[in-house]
Amino acid sequence: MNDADDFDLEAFLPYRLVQAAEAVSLEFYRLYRSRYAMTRPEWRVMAHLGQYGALTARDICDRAQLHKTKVSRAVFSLEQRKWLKRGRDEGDRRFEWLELTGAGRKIYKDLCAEGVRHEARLRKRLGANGAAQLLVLLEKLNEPDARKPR
Amino acid sequence: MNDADDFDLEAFLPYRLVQAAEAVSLEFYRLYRSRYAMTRPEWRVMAHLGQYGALTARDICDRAQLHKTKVSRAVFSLEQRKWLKRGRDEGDRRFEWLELTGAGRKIYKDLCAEGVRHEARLRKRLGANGAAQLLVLLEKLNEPDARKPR
DNA sequence: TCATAACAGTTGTAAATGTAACTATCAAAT
DNA sequence: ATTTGATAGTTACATTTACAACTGTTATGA
Repeated sequence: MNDADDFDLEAFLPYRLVQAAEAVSLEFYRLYRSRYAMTRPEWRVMAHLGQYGALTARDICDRAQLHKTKVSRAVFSLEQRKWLKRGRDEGDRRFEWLELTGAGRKIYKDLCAEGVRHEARLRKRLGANGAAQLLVLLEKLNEPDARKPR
Repeated sequence: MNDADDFDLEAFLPYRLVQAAEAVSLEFYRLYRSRYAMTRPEWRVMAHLGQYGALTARDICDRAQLHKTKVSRAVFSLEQRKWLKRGRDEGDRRFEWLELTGAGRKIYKDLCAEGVRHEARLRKRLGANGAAQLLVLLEKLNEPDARKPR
């Protein structure tokens, strides 16, 4: 009769996605939190620096979809623990180049290994082509809707 | 050579899932936040009461995967706005039965209608069977790993 | 029946977060 | 050159959250 009848919470995509994401990332979060007392933004910053080498805070904001205040605080904390070092860009002194230290890289590698293991468990749950299919579908979700012409 | 080389952040399922979930739920979140000044836990509580009728806070914790303090505070806030009413169970006075008021149900229906629209946009992005496939895959992700025999 | 434990829900407090305002640097345009 | 506006990153403050401790109620079992 009305719209509420068409609404099925159990099949509501935003809800299911948030639930699945939470469940799946929680396992990994617990690991790096208990082993290295690392927060989610801190791990994301480390992961990006580990994967892509030196980046500016701005780069990380864009790539990791993290707000600049989160990045700023994560960088501060990681720097204090000497897992990351920063240096001004001499050409444009607004920029800071961020890079993992040796200690930071060591931790990054350890967490990569755990990440690979975690991923393997997830792929097993998803079956043969499941993971690949899932990545394709998630990619499509991020595609914006067709824009109206201007 | 080492594990870090096997780790591909762009294809890391927990990361991709969190990104997609955040992107997809943000659009809907902005809507109910701007229209009704509702937080995420508040909407979840309303959605569950709207879908399933009277529930206890405990039921909502279990079904919505929300911590009891979030539910407690959401219920308090919704009750103040008269969108929800609660009553003690006379059989077991520890329980409180929660239910939407008429005003609450009206808001719930409005948001259902928006949810249906939002879902339609997402399904369009996912293509013909995409949404169904995605739900199946997310379901599999939530399945626990095989347990070791005891 | 009385102690103990389990349970539903709340509250206190510290940490994390969002938002806006801020500092410092650089680019563009007069 | 100097004003204006943009950019990179930080800080301040209010809100939200997490975690543990708490109140009140019921179940269990000696």
